Amino acid sequence: MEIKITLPDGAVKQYQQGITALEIARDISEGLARNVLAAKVNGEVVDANRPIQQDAALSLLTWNDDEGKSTMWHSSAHLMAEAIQHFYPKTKFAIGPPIENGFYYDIDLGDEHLSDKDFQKIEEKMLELARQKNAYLRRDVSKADALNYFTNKGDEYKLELISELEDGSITFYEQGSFTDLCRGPHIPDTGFVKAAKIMSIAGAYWRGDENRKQLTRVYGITFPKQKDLADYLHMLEEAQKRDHRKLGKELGLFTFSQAVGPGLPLWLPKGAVLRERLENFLKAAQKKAGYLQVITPHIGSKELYICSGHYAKYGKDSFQPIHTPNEGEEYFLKPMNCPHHCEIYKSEPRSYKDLPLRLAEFGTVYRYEQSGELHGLTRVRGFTQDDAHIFCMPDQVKGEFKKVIDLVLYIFKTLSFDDYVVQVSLRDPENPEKYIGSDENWAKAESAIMEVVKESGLTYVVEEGEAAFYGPKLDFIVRDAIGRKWQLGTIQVDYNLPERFELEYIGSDNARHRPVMIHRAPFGSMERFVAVLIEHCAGKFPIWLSPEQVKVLPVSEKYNKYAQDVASELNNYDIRALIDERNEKVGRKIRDAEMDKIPYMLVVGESEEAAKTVSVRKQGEGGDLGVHSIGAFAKMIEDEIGTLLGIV
RNA sequence: GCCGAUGUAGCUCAGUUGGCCAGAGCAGCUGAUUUGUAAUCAGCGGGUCGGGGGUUCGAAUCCCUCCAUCGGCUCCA
Repeated sequence: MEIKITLPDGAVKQYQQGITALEIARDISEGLARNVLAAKVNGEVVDANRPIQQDAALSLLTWNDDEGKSTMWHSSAHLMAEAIQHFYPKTKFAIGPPIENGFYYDIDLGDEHLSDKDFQKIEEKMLELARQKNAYLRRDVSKADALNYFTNKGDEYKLELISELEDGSITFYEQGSFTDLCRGPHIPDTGFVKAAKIMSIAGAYWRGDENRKQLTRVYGITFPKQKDLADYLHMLEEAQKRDHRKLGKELGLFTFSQAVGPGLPLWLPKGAVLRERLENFLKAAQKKAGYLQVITPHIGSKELYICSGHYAKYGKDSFQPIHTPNEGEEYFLKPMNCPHHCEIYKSEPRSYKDLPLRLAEFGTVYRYEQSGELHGLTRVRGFTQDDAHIFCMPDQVKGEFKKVIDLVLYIFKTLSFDDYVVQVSLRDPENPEKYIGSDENWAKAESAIMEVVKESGLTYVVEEGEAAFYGPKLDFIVRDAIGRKWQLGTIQVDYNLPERFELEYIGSDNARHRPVMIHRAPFGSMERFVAVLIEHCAGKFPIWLSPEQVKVLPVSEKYNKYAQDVASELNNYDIRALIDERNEKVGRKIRDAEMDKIPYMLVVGESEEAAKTVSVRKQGEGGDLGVHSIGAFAKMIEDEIGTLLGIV
């Protein structure tokens, strides 16, 4: 019997029932067949050697397809497991999935230990096994047989996994001497793996639960060509050059001190200028959007946080209270600004005519993050939120929420952050005890967010269990240089804190009503935002943010006086210009300014002084832009800034 | 907090199997040079080898412990 196979280009071909994707590939071309890692049949990724029984839409997956890569990496996890089993036969295997870049396998080595010194032998063994071109053989197993196999093998992790599976849905894959519980799919045989690298090892809790046993997670990556591995490692090296911790040190933006304490950043003068520019930029935008700046203290009494619910939730994991000379008096360093802002709201009776009330503050907060969590400027123990709380009437929630989205998008656009993910974070339906407030309030808040995000036209993902304990969130998530995800902007709808703080307003009906609160921080925190900004622009900030915009480079000390005239005239145009007055050659001054990533260099010597001009050099690829009058150069800078900020 | 790795001058790094006063480049200071688009030359100063404890005739090097940092896990108001 013949079946119809529809290829991605729309072509329809007739084949015998039971043909495999691999055979079809061979029918198209031998070269293609050599590269087929898996197949997509009617939208489902399957082994390329699975017989196809009925009419189907077929895509042949190669290394150029994400699903091809992940199939290869999944198979590579099995291959690595086989190599590990060779050296450590008593190893118990938990799970080994493909990930964004490569794969890992969580293993229990018993009394054995694995360290980076063992990586090479595992890599070599993997390649040796790969060269044997062992087929990945799939077979259906009954639940009883599956349990029996892993009972004999003594692998309690697989037994736990099997116990949760339905009889009849269980498959094993076997390649070489390694058999694994796995639903696949896999590549045809191990021969596709031509390069293998074990990247790192780490502890990882079984099933992600820190109360369960910690396993050893071995990360690896494989490629179909040796050169692909070299390219990948080179790409990683390049990415690491953009690491904000490295650039922050090199560019003199921030530092840490053991004496001050871990996770407590010290902003250096240049970093402070950068941060101030960002703050002013946001303040201006917020002023236009009707926000009012407030200032609140860095500490608050314990009762404040008992009221908000934060004490019950985080009290033990916070910096511990400050005790005063008075018996029983306790103050916390503020871990968030909302309770303070609620108290500002309560400081006077509010009318519906006052709403929405938008209170904004660059509020510095302190959170005792676990030591292993600290990370440069992206995860710290003292940081400043670009925080604001919008108190509004229920029918204003959607409108206000939309305006906040627009503000975040405006900021991202201005800073060329175009690669972000919008995530809606809802409650975890399994664990309602993690949240405060009534189901009714949660339902209102969640549907408000869902409605707005749908209407906004943004593409978004929904994550259950990621909400804050008082309300659902809409987060903007961006990646750092090496692909780690960080939450920047956040917008949260909260019906619960207004209740806890008994916030009220008098409506047009002269009755008391409860306002709704929107928590929002477009940057998230100044620290994290600056970190990601540094990595995005590799330290070459847009000129309006650059701590030093222009460096004047006198050709010799004879022209220092003229250089000062140039700098002070530029300063009159509100351009930050400094002078390199060192007794060095101009080549050296250029090199140092280039390394400091200063956007413009102005070389001045005899001819410039005589004509009252400057020789302009742009940082990086731009190079020499020729001679301009000081005024013309200032205009050029102003135009550039205007374009970047969307003023022109 | 947990698993693994790392910690030598302000920065980047050398320091062989434990062995004389611990090295280099850059940065810094001093002097010479007065310079035209990515590093001028010379001299000088600078280190409790992360902290503490131990083994040894002798420790940067070996062991223990604490701290910090890096890669992950967990967490992230």
